[in-house]
Amino acid sequence: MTIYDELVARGLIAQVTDEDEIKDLINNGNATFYIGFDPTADSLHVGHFMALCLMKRLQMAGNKPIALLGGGTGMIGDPSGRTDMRQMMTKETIDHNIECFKKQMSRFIEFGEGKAQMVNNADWLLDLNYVDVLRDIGPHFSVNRMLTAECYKQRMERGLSFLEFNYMIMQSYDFYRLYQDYGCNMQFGGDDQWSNMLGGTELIRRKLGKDAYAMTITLLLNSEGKKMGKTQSGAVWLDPEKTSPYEFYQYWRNVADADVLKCLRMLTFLPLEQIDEMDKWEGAQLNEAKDILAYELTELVHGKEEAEKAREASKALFAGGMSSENMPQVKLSDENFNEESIDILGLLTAASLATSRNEARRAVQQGGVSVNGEKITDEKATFTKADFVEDFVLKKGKKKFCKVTL
RNA sequence: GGGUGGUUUCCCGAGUGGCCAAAGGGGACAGACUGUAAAUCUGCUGCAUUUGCUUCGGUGGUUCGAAUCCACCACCACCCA
Repeated sequence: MTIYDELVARGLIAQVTDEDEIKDLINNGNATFYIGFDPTADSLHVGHFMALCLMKRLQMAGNKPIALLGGGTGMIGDPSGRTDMRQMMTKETIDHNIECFKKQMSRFIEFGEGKAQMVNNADWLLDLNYVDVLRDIGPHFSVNRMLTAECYKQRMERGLSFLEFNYMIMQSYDFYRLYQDYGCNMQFGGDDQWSNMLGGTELIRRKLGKDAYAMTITLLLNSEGKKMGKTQSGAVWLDPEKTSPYEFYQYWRNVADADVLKCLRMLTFLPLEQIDEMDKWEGAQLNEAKDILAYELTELVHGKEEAEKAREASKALFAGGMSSENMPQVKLSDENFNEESIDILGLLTAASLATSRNEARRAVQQGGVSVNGEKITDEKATFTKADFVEDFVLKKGKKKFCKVTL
């Protein structure tokens, strides 16, 4: 099976500019492609992870990847798919985020001579001369056409600033530069980047009379059409400090039935035959598929050891066996104690299982809190330091729990 | 630059002087049912909790009392230039 066919089979390809050419290029390892990553946060998330996996897949097929860090485009902010303007980031924030990105990326992709390259568009974007750019690039963009681009649609209703309007031009210019300086003939990106990417191929054609190609990756949507990799409290991060391996594992363990197979195909490196086999599973058996999905992804992102731990901790909670060994732990300090004791509400907040005493109180009142398997019904229940010498497993709701120690 | 409308608790959105911690919906959270799924039903949703405290873009003001009235400022949308 060719790499292109595999990408299709996994449902990763959303749109392509020229299917035959692209097939030819990537199947024969003749593509030098780039994917851009704007440093919008201090950690990569699942969307980035998909892009990095795609990079890896193509690299294994002999193509040359370029990871483009958006030190320059990050100063603008991509309006695609947004209803409001991004908060402007300071130069310092951007630099910091880029450093974080670099570290995380190096864990997935090998960079160096003859391997993947990492470049930063700040290197060419920040020193551009306004009038020069206008004269050089400006004539090749039709405002009328830009305004009809999908990525600005939503913003035409709510308002779009000139700053953001220029994002497409910056991204197009990136492609143009990479084409010239690095021989980059293809760009990949999320499907929401489609119009920005076309801007680039167009610019290259107009300026250089050459063809370059673009392909977008299917956005990972759940069965309800919402972007996956998001929780109510934000993104599912790859940084273990921001999303613990256990939380990460649980996120995937909890995907809806309808989404498991899609996630397995799109996110894991498991052979397609194996995944097709799972496709026949139904009902409760899908739980096994979810476990595989969660384990595979946790291993890819956090390593085998963390994946094992997350799996063990989950078993301990959900499948009986109260081994508290690998559970998320919370350490109490003297500040948490009033004299020698701490009440259940204080305990829940200290363990971050509740954000306020009121929230903790509600949970207790509604019968959602237990200690070592025993339901706590009295919101005034208190514990002393001696109680934490033995195993102390605090649980709120069905899925949130932790081991509390001194 | 001129005009109009707007800014409400996580989101949408009601509220036009006391009965407002603020309707309704969504989401989130907890419970029942389950397969750590979906759907459904119930409860709950500022903080602290015995009468308390802080919130309705910001700052001041009027009033016994303001999310609601006034002034100024900021931001946003639409129309005209």
